[in-house]
Amino acid sequence: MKTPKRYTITSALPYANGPVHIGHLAGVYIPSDIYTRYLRARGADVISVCGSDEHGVPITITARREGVTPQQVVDKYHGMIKEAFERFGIAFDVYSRTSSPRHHRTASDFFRRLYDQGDFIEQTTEQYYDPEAKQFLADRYITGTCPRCQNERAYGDQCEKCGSTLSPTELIDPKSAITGAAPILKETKHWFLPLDRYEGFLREWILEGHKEWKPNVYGQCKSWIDGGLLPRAVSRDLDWGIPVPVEGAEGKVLYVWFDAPIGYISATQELFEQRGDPDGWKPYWQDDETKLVHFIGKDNIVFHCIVFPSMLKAHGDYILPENVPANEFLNLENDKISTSRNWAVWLHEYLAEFPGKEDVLRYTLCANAPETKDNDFTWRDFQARNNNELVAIYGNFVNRALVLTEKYFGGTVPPVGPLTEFDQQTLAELAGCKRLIEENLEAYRFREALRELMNIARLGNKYLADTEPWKVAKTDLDRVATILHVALQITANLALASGPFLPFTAGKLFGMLGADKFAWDRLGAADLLPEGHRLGTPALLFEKIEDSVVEAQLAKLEATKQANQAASATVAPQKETIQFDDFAKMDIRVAQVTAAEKVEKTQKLLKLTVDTGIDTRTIVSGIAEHFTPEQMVGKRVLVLVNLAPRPLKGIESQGMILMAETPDGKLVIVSPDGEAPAGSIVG
RNA sequence: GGCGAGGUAGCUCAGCUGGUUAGAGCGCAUGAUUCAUAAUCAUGAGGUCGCCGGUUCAAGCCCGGCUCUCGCUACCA
Repeated sequence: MKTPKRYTITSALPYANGPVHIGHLAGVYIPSDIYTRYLRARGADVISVCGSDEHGVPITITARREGVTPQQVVDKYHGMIKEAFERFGIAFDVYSRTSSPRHHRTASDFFRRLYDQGDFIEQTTEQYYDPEAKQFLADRYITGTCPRCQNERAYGDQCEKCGSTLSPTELIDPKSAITGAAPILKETKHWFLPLDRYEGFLREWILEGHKEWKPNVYGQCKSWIDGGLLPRAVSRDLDWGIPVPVEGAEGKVLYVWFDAPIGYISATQELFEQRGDPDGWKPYWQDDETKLVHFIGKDNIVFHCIVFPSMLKAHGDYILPENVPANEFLNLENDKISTSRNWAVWLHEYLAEFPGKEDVLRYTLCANAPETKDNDFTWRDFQARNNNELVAIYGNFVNRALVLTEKYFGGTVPPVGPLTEFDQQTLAELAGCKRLIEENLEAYRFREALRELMNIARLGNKYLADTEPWKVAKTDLDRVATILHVALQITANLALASGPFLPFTAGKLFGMLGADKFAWDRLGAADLLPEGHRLGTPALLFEKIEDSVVEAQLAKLEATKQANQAASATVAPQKETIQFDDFAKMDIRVAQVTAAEKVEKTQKLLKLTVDTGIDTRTIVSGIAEHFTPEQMVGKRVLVLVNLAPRPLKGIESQGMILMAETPDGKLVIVSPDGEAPAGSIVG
């Protein structure tokens, strides 16, 4: 694309089912904010849109658990998230939400347009229905016994105990999570977006047309497209969401991933309604000369590169994203960030505990952003980057330049005299920083761009060290004037270049320089501050972070870890009472493993040959991650021998080896302690 | 198991279509310096570029195999 007329920047809609943490910031919002601020500084026509994603099943589950309405859940988190972004200076033009009437209308119209054009496939299937609650049950709303591990609290989509992916009809003894009633199978109609029809379009648009996308994004897309795309359901039986705008679709809502990306569009509409220009949003979404960029995390690639573009293409009026610079994930102290395990640095907590240090976190997260692979955030690294880079290099240079000027020239920009060769060299290098920062930003290389910003401060420190104005002052004050004049120009450039990255610091620094903002185009100029200009009051931009602060944060995480361990160490409650007869039905025998081998093309399965005393039989067991075949051969084990045979990967498994599972998921073989020949009955 | 991404100095990362002694920042060591929040500046140590094999006059970069990490997926009594 040649120079775009305008830009539409979107940032992934955070899911309003919890607060936001540093992973969100590092992966999506810091990059999008830097990019947006940079474009604005250049005077580009740009809008940055975002909002809360407020539909979907998990929110209804949270609401039920907390005894409140879904609306109350999203109101709470929408407020928290919005405030956290504002306080970190994430400068969206609009931060909307998908529960708004505006969005409901837009998403509904979008669906209806595709429906009228015949872009959907209608399909009727049988699904579980709760006759008492009079509603269809989402997979998550059905519990029952896992057919694989007999866990009695498996969900319709997954058993959290054994990790199996399930379908609700597989559950033994299914129950509605709402009323506890036994659900019945009932016919229901759903609409599917036939992604397979867009395969050719996607192949040409991405695989041919966007080879410049980041390798992780391009590779994922290629993987999906080559793997063959399937029709995807875009409606759900649920009472929380946007009603499907079709006759006979009572009780059905749009699938959250259908409505969420449309939220970008409705947020833009809301923005222009506020501006009193209701049609003003259109060029930002429908004009070929608009550059649309989606900032997301890697978990969103398929929706932003495959599903949403197919929707936009089907609709027909919309432009497609020019790029989707997805980041990888950020870990915290060597462990995955997890909301449910409370393993995170929450933004609202950081803001409370580190007031005035928004830019420190912005800096740290940008410098260590997971641009090409997952990265780790550690508090030690946070401290080191603050103390060794922001304080020592950036803050110190600014302080030196200002203090020296105060001392020798009373805080006024001194006149510039003849420039030495070294002065000229330094200014030439300063002039070069503009191109370097711009090139990196436009290629979405934010870490590298930030490094170039710091190089301005490094250049300043080196300049002062080499020219030694404090020594020259004893003999030649005119020369000192020139030196500090140059040093102050470097400082002013540092302030200007900092704007997109460290907005709070840039603001403070402009105040200390007694200057208003400069146009971005002037970056690199040697005459930002004129001779005689009166500077403002110097102050420290950053302060050291002591060890004790870091230790307190580490202790907090350690406490979380221990709380989690305590929780997972809780022994599972006793199952419901059974009769002796129930137990007596089970035929458990002592057996000996005589052979063992890994099942081909699986990760967890071992094929075991066991002597049960009765016979020699084959049992397939999902223990390959815990035991090698060599370890198993010769082991005496307990086997449930009259379990119905079940084929696994084409091998009939004739029984089940009993294992004890520890709270942290390790398997331990249960074995007779003493002489007991194969075939001995356990009971 | 399949697919995708990644494995380069202690840490975080660059290395363009293969071509001189593999680079940067932070950390570390030594020296200089004192205007500055003991900050700065210079110099240096430190890498068999995950492992094995191949193509080539030449490979971190290309090809084959293996291995480890992350994600998706399959599969887990």
